Amino acid sequence: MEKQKLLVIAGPTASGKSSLAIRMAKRWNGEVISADSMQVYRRMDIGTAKVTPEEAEGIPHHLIDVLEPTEEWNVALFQEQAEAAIRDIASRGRLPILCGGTGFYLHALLYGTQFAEEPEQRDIRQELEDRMRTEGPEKMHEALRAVDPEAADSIHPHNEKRVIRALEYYRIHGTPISQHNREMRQKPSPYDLCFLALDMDRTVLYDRIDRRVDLMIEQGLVDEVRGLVQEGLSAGMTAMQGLGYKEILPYLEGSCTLEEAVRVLKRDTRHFAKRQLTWLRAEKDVRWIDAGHGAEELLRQAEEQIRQVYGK
RNA sequence: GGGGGAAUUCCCGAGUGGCCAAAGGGGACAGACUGUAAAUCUGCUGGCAGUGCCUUCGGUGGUUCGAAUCCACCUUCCCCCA
Repeated sequence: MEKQKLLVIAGPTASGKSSLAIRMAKRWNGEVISADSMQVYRRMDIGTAKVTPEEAEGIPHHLIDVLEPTEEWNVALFQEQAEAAIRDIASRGRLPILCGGTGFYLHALLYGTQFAEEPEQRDIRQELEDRMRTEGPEKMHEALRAVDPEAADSIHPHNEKRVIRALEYYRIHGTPISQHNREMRQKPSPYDLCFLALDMDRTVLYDRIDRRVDLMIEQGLVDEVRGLVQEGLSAGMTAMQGLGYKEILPYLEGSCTLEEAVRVLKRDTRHFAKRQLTWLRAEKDVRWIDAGHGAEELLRQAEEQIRQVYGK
C-alpha cells in the first residue's frame, strides 16, 4: 500500500509557518493540523498566536481549541489525535498539512514513536516527586543508575523531570526507558513526507519576534492572561507555562513592571526559537527553506520543494 | 572654583600586589530531548597553540622580581560644596 502523503511545515516561532500552511492548503487542497502544544487550549489565543478565522480563509484547522486550559495534554494524546485527523482528512481526498513548532510532537507523529499503554499512575509520579524533594537530585539519579545505567548516562542529574520520567517508566513497565528509546530511534517514517522547515537570518527572526510580542500586547495579551487567572488558572499549570502567560503573570501579581515582563517575554521567546531550530536541525528529513525574503519568495520555494518530492 | 567617587573582558558587576584571561549574573552562540516539551537540562564565551605563549582591566609613564590591583599625570563620567 502506498504511504500517506504528509506535508509538514515546521520552523521557529514567528517564522511565518501558519500563513504558509494556509496558502499551501489552498493551493494543494489541504487542511491544516496544528502541531503545537499550546494552541490546543481554548481562550489562549493572543499569546499562542493562533490564526484568526479571517486569516484561516475557510481552511479547516485541526487540534486547535480542543481543550480547556485546565486539562492535561501530552505527546501521546497529540499523536493519537493527529493520526486520527490525518486519516479523516485523507479520507475526504484532501492533503493533510502538519504545521507547528513543537519538535517533540512533530517527531513522535512523523516517525510513529510508540508510546506503550500507560494507565494513569498518579501515585507513582507523586511518590517520585516527593522523593526528589526530600532525597535530592543526586540520590534520584543514583537510583536511576541502579535500574537503567544507560538512561543515567544520558540524562544529566540536574534534569529532574527527565530523571523522574525515566524512573517512572521503569516502575510502570519494568523495563528501562533507554531500551525503549533505542528501539524507537531511527525508525523510518510511515508517511510519504515532505518535511519543510523555515529558517532565516537570526537577527531578522529575533526582530520579528520582538515585533510580534509588541503586537500581542497591543492586541490585549494582558487582558487575556487576566481572564485566565480569573478563571482560576495559576502558575504551575501546564497551560500557564506557555510563553506569554508565565511572563505576564508576575506583572499581574505586581512583582514586576509591564516593561520588564515584556522584556523577559521577548527574551524567552528568542530562547525558545533557538531550541526549536536545534531540534529541527537534528531531524534527518528536513528540507530547509529560507523564509527571510518575503511571503512570495517563501511560497515559491515551498512549491518547488513540494514538486521535487511529490512530482507534479 | 573647591572637595569626593568611579572607569574591568559583548553588557551588568566582583576583584585591591602573585593562586587573574580575571568570580557571579545577563546576553550571544552551541547542544540534549521519547507521556508537563512554549517544559526541563547541558556546554561554551580574548587570540593562538598539546599542562605553553600572546593581547586585555580608560590613556601615558613610573614603583616592583611581579600590577586590573600601588604612585604621578592626563581623559571621561558621577556626586557634594560654591
